[in-house]
Amino acid sequence: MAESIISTNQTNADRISAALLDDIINGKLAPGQKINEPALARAYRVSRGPLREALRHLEGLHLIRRTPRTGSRVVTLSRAELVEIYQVREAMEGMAARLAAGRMPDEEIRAIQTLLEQHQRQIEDNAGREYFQYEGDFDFHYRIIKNSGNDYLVNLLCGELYHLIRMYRLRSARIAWRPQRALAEHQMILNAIRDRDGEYAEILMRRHISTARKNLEQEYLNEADNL
Amino acid sequence: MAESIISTNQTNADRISAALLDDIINGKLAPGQKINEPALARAYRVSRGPLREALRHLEGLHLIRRTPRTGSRVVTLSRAELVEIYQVREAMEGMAARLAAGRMPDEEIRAIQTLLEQHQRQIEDNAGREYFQYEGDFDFHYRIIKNSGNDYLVNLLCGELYHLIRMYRLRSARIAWRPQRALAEHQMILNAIRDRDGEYAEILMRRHISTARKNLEQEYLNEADNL
DNA sequence: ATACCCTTATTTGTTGACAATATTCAAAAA
DNA sequence: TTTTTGAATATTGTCAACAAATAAGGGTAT
Repeated sequence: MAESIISTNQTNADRISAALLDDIINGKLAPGQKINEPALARAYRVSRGPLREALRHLEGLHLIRRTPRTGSRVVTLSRAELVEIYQVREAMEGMAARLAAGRMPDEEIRAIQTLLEQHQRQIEDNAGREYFQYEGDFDFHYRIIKNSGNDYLVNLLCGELYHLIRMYRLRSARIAWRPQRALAEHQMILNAIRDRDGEYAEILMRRHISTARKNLEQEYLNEADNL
Repeated sequence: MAESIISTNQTNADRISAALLDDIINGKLAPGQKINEPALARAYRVSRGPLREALRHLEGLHLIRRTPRTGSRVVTLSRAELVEIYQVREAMEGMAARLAAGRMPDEEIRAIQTLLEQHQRQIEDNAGREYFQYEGDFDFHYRIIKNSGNDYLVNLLCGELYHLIRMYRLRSARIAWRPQRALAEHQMILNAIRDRDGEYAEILMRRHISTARKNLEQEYLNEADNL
């Protein structure tokens, strides 16, 4: 595997960077939490040098915010900021769907079809376990994006934007999530790609994400009422 | 000014980061050039610690590429990669223009109108000095983006994507650049924004960038013929 | 009780040194 | 002449210690 080769060549700073990314996304490092460099360095068994390089990297991914001479904190994404991200996501992923429709190999389309059928079974089997359904949602979107053929776009979405969305997901139990409806929309998008109808695939993808964004905005307004 | 306050509080790593960014964009650090950490550190009068933090930051901006244990180089953007970036830019800036049409203050529209009239005079006065016309082009686009109201989008375009474009501009003397035509398109976009017609502003902006992208693709093909 | 100052302790930013790895270059072998 | 080998050289990654700044704590005055 390429990954094992890479990981052996990786530096400590790279490894810590990946570990911290994981801990932030999975909530082990909570939003708003202060980063204590000496403590973190001890916890990860490295010195502050590589740790600080890792922190600079995560700062670039907008996962931590740093204030000179006072320290870093894990970012706390407001719902308004998430809405902004969804707005960007809508434009970018719509484009990804259009491009993918023009170049995704037939066998990849079949593979994603199989994925969607798995999701259908998951929804029927364990209606309560939302976590895996979230992950399934991400799986679908990642595979569309990766088949866009635009590496800059792939990196932007999978390497930056999606980290923020995944991070937010954890502490928004209230977020509206209708797996059955999402799956139906995924199926329609895949059908458009299968028919090589890029224009339609883009429209469907934009609607799909736009719906999610509007739910977010709606909950934002409800939230404001309750204050 | 806010900047002076920030700059006094900035760390060395932040200052070097900004200086390196500048040097890369202005060609003092050429594309493909190897980064020699001890030499660079001496040149900027800092130790390797802050320098390496700055390099991690620039790596996140895709301005340098690092290979573990062998070092970093200033990125060399292929024309194909630039085309990918323009493709993303088309979607993002189209969106920015649409959003800006809905919320740009009237006085800001008038200010940009004044800017365009300056550009017209610049084109008439010194037909040869392309540099300033490039910068004028950037000025226009920056101001539309900054009025989109979406901070994530602003940071993505002005803080990441545009650095790469500005960097490429230097070593592409052959790049097609028709200032008079670009200015006419700028004027149409601003008119659409003035009329609060976001949909039309988006279409015009997309066409504007799409034209530039197609020129790039065309030159890419010509280049391939000459190999 | 609250606000303020001063001392103490912690944390950040930075440095120079060291070990491990990669690169260079010259001599030897094919 | 080209390739290969191996020592010497340079560079990267890492660490521990130091200086400067910030945060914390305790006592005093209001």
